[in-house]
Amino acid sequence: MPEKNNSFSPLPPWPRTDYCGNLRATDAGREVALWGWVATRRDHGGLVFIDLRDREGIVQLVFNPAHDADAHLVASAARSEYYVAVKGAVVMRREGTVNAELPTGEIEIAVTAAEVLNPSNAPPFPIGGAENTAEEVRLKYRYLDLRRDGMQRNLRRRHQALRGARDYLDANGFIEIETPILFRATPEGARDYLVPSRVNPGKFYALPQSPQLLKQILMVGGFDRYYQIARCFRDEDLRANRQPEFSQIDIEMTGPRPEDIYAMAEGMMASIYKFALGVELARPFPRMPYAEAIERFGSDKPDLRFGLELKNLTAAFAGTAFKVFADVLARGEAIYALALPAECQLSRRELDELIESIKSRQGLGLAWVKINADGWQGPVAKFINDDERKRVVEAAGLHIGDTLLMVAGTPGKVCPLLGDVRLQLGTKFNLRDDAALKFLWVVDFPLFDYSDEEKRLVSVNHPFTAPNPADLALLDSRPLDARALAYDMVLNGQEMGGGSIRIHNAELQLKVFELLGIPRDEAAAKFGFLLDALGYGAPPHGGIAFGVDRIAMMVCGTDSLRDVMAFPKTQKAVDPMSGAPSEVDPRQLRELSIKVAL
RNA sequence: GGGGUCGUAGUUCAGCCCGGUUAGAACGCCGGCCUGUCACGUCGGAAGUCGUGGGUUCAAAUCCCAUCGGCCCCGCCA
Repeated sequence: MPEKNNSFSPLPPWPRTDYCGNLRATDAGREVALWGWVATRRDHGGLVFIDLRDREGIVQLVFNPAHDADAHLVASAARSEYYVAVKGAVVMRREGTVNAELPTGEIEIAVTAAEVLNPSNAPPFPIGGAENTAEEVRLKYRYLDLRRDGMQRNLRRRHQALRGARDYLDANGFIEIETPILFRATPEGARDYLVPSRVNPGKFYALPQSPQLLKQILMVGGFDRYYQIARCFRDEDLRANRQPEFSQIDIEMTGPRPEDIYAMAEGMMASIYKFALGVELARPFPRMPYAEAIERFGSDKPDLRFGLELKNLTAAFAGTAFKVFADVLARGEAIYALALPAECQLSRRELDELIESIKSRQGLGLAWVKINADGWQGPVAKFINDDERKRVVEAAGLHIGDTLLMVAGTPGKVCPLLGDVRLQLGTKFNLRDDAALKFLWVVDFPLFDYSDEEKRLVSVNHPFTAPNPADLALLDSRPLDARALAYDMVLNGQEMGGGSIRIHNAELQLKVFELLGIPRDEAAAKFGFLLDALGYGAPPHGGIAFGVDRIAMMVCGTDSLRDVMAFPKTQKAVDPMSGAPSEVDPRQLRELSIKVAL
């Protein structure tokens, strides 16, 4: 029998023949050799049972002292999460001892040799049990957390999703090219992660927020079709679906029309769902202009799994005597509403809370009326005359029992607000079809938005987005009305990806910079390499980028990015396992010519 | 930067409103017994900076203030 394992040989005592979780009745009679962790041990004093776990699942080992006394001793001494190697025969379980809960439940391993390759401290939380351990603890001992079924399944499904993407892109002539992680800081966009340059004291690299400029330059460089699973970095506050470090499937092609991008991206998404879940997606995905998405759903990423669309009641209230609405209309603003059906009843208290939450956010008011069989009820019902009621019923498609929630103000504020209320109500009344996969292209984004804070135009997408050629003339007169050749892919109310056709002409690019308030010299200093590149026969080009982590969340059916990343960070951007970020040796700082001022 | 919520054995929680024994339970852990279990059973045992600091009080896990940390959200994230 094996000599006592106190030498901790780095080599296993025998090769593995199978994964535990793969063994079946058809393997009965085979001699197998397994490695794995002790999931549970059931010690009967004589007989010992151990459930051995590896990445494929669990199989029951039986240690019979009459069969092999040494192996039985090893089993008696083994504890949870010991890593052990065993040899034995696959045998059918005897009548009445089959475990229908386990895929391997028809068989067991009659162990003839066993060795502990490495013992384990008592695990700080159960690996096999319920998943209700505090996330802080799970992240600190992530290597144990990763052994759990859920994480094993999620990361493997993520792998399959990426395989689906790569398979499709490769088959369609896209070339995978890596771009630098050490890049340069550029204005616009998120806060950069900076990396000091030792050999250039006082100068810094920035980690890329995305490979946007580099992929454009790859088009100028003649690669025609490029993709990359690119790591991106943004130093902004975290959310359940936002980590400082994340991955994109980054794609760029030469000469596409938006339709070409849609078809390619739909094909890729179909391949992802096929590889990850074996699901066939219905294509093509529907499309909706940005303006319509805002008007109907109050969002540029509408969740189409339920209705409850916004209703425009501006016309219905034209000429109203109700002063609040009349004032709003006099300013040329609008009135929008949600018509909550009879089966979704809000209590008076819930209505009051809704009004409060709206006031606290935008300073807007919410007026509600209930459409009862014997008339309208609510604080403002008496201000609405019969003519208006008739028009409102028609415009909002009201039925008896409905509750009408109305908000008045500028459409730019009212619609997003009602869009949020719509989502809240959708959750509250469980209106969503959970099984649905509602893909959607949101198209015709505006090119610019006006930033009240910065008192200037800002890009809705990014400064390299091409204007819709039909709207070129608007750039000088009414830039805010100009549409972009930009598009987002939305799934169930989540933005999965977005992209645009790019500007490939240096003059037009300079003009857009100018509209954004970036003077020529600054543009030359910060984007000179791009402008230069555009000057050398740059072909028209465009592309799209997808959030890998969000795709993984969707195919894994989880609400948290941390469930689909091996080593995520907490909301404070900390890694509880390694302790990053950490202080560094003063010598390192000196080398970098950095002084820390706290 | 702001709002909400949570923090008590290794883990998951109760206790906190309404201050007053030795701070409990389950799982896990340690030891004994056990040859068909699979959440094995059974007998016994160890295990706590009640996040931290301050305050009120004769007395604080419990009340007050501050602070740190986890999670959710707003701002922010082209």
